Amino acid sequence: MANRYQSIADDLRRLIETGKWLPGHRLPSELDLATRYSVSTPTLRNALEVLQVEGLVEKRHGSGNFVRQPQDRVRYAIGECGVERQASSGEGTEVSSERSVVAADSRTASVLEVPTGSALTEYVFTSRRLGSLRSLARVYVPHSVAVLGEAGASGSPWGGAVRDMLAAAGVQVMATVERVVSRFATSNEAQLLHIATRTPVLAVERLSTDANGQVVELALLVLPGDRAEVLLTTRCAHEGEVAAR
Amino acid sequence: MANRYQSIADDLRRLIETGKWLPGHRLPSELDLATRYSVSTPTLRNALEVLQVEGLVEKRHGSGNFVRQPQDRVRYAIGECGVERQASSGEGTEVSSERSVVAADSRTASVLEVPTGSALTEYVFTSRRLGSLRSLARVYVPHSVAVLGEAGASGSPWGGAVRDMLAAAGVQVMATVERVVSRFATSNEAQLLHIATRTPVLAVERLSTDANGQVVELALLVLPGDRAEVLLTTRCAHEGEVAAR
DNA sequence: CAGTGGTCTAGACCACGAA
DNA sequence: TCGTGGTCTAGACCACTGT
Repeated sequence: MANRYQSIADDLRRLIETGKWLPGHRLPSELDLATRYSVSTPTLRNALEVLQVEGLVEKRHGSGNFVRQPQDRVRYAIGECGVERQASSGEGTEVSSERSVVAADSRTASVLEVPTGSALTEYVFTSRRLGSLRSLARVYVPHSVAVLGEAGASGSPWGGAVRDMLAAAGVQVMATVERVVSRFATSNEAQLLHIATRTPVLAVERLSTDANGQVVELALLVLPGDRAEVLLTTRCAHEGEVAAR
Repeated sequence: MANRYQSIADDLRRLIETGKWLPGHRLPSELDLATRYSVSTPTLRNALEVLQVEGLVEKRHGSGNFVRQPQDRVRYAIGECGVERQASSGEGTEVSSERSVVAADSRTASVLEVPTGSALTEYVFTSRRLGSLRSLARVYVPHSVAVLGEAGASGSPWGGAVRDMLAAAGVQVMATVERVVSRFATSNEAQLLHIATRTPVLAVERLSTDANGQVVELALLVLPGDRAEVLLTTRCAHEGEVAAR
């Protein structure tokens, strides 16, 4: 608590939350703020990093730090039994996809339970809003399961189109396991998503299996931690089964 | 990519993943490593921060950096329709809980849809393994919903005991919404969880409602990002409903 | 081009842990 | 006590953005 950067972050946060600085407002430069608070630039940057991770401030290299629009988060939503997987990221979200055929590397191969080097269809879905890339999803389907065609340039940014194509090809997804961890963006992802390295991201690894337990789809989602959230909605249709432990 | 700390992190990661440094091994001191790589200490610390967030390295203030045991993650698991919420964090995990009555602050009050200052039962669940605190869960139940007693000192670290007590009190949880975001630990949480400030955590906000749509429980879970994951398993019992979009 | 953030240096002092 | 990580300084140079 006695950290210098924490108290500076608290002060700046108050300015934003009380509306002294409105969304879209450009903050004074880091050098200005550093002299104003009588600290060195690294210390001030630590304070700004706190606000950035909280999603209150957005850094734009070369142009400044800006107050973020609230409620401006990409949402990876999962409804009951995984039926609805949708992006409720508001209007103006464009999704694009690219399809290619790649060979399975050792890690992907072991997860998909196919030999290393097997042919996979890879889809890369990106969503952008107001020009900036907001999410990245890489979806892999082994050729041994199905050889699929192009995904449309619209629809879910999370690769739902691939599931539609799997269904059309007669492959039934029966179970899905999703693993969410927090980590830093790789330099590759940072470049694509246009975020700083050493920025936390929410990484979702989604594994879909069919009735035989065979893995039919692997999806790797990367959501910038400061502008994304994972939302799970579960409804208990039957009564008396709320036996959470 | 050309970052100095990234390449150092890559080098150290290779040493760990190839087994040159085994789990539990203490790394050379940061000063040693800095001189070895001919960088300043802050730069070396950036490299270590990358590995820390990846869960490969564990920092212990005053004693050093250590290679982490793999697969040593606390798991917040959600089964179908939220029935199974369990900690699969392996053996040796102890859970303790504290109960108190607090007044709702403005934020909690608005989420729980009760007046500010209303009486709430607060449970604080902590889990520890091998002596170190691993997770923190704060669960709030308005007195207008139910006035509950002590939670046992065992069971789920995620406050499942509270749901059991709610059920025993005749309160049926019908729907649960869980929101997962990545943020830094607050200084308070950092102190409790014994982690550095500016460490990413997975924060889960769980909101349970009854048949009338009334909020009956608010749970705030804090999981250290480097040693936790959220796991969702969804099974589609009926066929032909895999219409993910 | 000027101004901004991104990275880095070569130290300093403090807080913590173990002996 | 001594070595460790945690924080901080007062700069420097590079990369990016907009004019």
